[in-house]
Amino acid sequence: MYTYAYPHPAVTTDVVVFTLRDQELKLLLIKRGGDPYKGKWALPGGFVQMDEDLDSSARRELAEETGVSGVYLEQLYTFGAVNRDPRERVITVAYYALIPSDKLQLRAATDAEAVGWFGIDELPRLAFDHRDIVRLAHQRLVAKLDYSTIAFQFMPMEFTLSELQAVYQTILQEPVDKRNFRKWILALEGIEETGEERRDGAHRPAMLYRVKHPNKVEIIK
Amino acid sequence: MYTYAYPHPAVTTDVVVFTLRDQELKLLLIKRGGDPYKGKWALPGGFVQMDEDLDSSARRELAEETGVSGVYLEQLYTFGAVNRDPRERVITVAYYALIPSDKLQLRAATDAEAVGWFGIDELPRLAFDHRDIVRLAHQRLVAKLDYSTIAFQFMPMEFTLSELQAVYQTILQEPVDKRNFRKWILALEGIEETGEERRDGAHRPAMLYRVKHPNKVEIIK
DNA sequence: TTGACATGGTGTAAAGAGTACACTATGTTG
DNA sequence: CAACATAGTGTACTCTTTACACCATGTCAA
Repeated sequence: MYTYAYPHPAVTTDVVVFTLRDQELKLLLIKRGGDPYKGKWALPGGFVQMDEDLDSSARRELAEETGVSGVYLEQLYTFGAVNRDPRERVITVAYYALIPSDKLQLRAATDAEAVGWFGIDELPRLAFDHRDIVRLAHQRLVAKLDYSTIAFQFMPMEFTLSELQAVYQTILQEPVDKRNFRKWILALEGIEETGEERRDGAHRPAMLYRVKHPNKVEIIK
Repeated sequence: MYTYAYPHPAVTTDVVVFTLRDQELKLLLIKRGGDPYKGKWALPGGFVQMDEDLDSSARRELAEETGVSGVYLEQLYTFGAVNRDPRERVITVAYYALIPSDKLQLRAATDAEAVGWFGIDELPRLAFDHRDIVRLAHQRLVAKLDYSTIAFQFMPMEFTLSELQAVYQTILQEPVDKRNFRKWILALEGIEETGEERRDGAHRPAMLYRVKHPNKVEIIK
């Protein structure tokens, strides 16, 4: 038992995990095994341990649910409405993470929990205020496409310009002009040719590119 | 006494309170009366009550220290390094607030606390990780000048274009071209002429303007 | 072997946004 | 009424963004 002279809220981290699959922006949800909201889908997350800081907590949750580490993770916003959790006062520090499609490999669902990927436009009803968290994360992601190199975080080691363009189109949900896109993206100088090309299907092979600094997200302009 | 099955961190809100005075960007600091960091300057802030949400907590702290309410307040970032407070685990949700110079009127310092305004470039050593919080808030403010109408939050009911320009120059710490500034700021359509003019000193009087929607900060472009 | 197919790759012109820059207007005060 | 101080105004140039269409090059099937 832990006792305090004043009441303390519980603090959790929740993570909005984005990935791209089948030309769709998807996010990871977990079906809750216990009350409250038993059986409802929710964001992965959990209580912050006393010996870990907030980023570490989010990273740990992420690793536990997806098995991935070393991916892009950014603090989003802190949600603290008084009654957002019916059990006790819970304040959650929300994060969002981007996972390149090739790193994707869900853990075998451990306890009786179900885990699933859902298209951003096909979300089920979510527990708590998680719908708000998702909305904000999505907004932030879309905004950051424009003024940062965050989209590179979705790319595998090697990729073609068409694939990169498809990433932008999928997230923005609108077509992008091919020539202007290439001019723009190359001018950023964030990617470089590998020298290799990829041949697949009955058509001209595509040059392969790689991200110059895969661990940095730069602010543009 | 309050007891829990698992340890809970304490949660506070801290507020970086900005204002403009004497052509300088200033912020409000409080001299700590007790340990830890007794006698050191720190951001106003305090523990989140169990019956108030995070914004309310920040707003309450702000009102208690400055007597102002109804000003612009935005969540900045949540700081949760394990040892940022030597007493116990304390996670702080940082906010920043902008106060128009005319609303400024410090409360009479209540308890033996000293309260003061400091130029952003003349800050004393701060308690905890408050220096980091201030740095981030300042960054955010400067960034938002460019892509939002946040600067209007510093303006009194009526003001001249020269005064508004001075606000930008003070925060950016660089001169702004008068003609381009006027063209730009008017094109935003966020302000309108009052029809009055202000005469002061031995020179041509200036048109007065007001903010059209004083309670909205719009994202530009 | 060759033609159909599918995707890759490329440039230019026009519009719009941003920047640099200097003089006249109009009030007050001595 | 002249000196002064700040208010107010426009244009030309550069840079950025946008719109837009055709040739290149590989595979595969007839």
